[in-house]
Amino acid sequence: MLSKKTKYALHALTYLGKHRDSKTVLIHNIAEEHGISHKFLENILLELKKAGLLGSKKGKGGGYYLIKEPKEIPLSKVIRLLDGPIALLPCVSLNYYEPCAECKDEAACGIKNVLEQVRDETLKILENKTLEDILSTE
Amino acid sequence: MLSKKTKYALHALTYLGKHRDSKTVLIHNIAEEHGISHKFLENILLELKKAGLLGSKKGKGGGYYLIKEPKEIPLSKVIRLLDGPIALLPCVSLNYYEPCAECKDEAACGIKNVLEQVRDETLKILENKTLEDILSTE
DNA sequence: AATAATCCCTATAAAATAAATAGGGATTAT
DNA sequence: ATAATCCCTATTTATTTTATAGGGATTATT
Repeated sequence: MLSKKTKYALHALTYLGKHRDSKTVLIHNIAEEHGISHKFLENILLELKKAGLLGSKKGKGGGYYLIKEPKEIPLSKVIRLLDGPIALLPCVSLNYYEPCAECKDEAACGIKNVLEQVRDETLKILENKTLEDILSTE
Repeated sequence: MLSKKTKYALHALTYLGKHRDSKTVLIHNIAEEHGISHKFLENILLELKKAGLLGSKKGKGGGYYLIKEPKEIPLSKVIRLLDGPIALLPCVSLNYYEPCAECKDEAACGIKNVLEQVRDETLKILENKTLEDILSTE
């Protein structure tokens, strides 16, 4: 399951995607629209900005805006950013690999072998669905 | 990511799958083999039993054994049992559905629409990989 | 019949993680 | 100068996960 952070990030990105005509959008407006705590959302938008998905403008009249094309923002990217690994176990994670404590020989671990396949197939799905898909069915 | 419960369940099922020739296998043996707390694993095996994957025999000489064919035990089943929903949000879960607080009109929610597709495709993967696949690459 | 081994069940405690809150700093338009 | 806004870090609270504990019921063996 996605964390609330990721869920809110998706809502925010959707909102920003819908308002690409505006120069900037206020955190406040997004938070209000979806009943999210302003301060909580603030942290999330900041992460999205640091990851290069959003731009921002400080000061009066400022706000956030999308700097990527919706089709360039796959679910995989958002999930990894806010929730971490897409793989089902750390030992099969591409971006957050960690060895398994209880595994003597990783190469011979059937669980690992199968979950690697699951990871590859899951990744295909999540890289293939983008913000554009969300916007187009809204 | 899978919880430790689910990970341990997979290890236990794999162990039981490898020892189908024995009548029963002790919790203790599985726990020791994988460095898992005996008592924690006990609860997990009990759940697997209640779900109809395992049989057990009480008393001296007792233990657990697999009562399903490995190919009849898909990952989706184990995950749902120990970790809950496979869907990324409750509003798109088949088995654990709950409406979204912040969603005014679910039918018009692009996130929901896309995540439903993700669910369907993910499910295909997880229903298709079974304990048999784990055992065969071990 | 007694004993030891084992699963069965429920409750509780501890640890880790996620969610939310808080406060002030820096920047900018007016 | 002022008000509005993003920026940053720290802290608190809530929730979930992980682990522990203790005793009950059942069964093979002697």
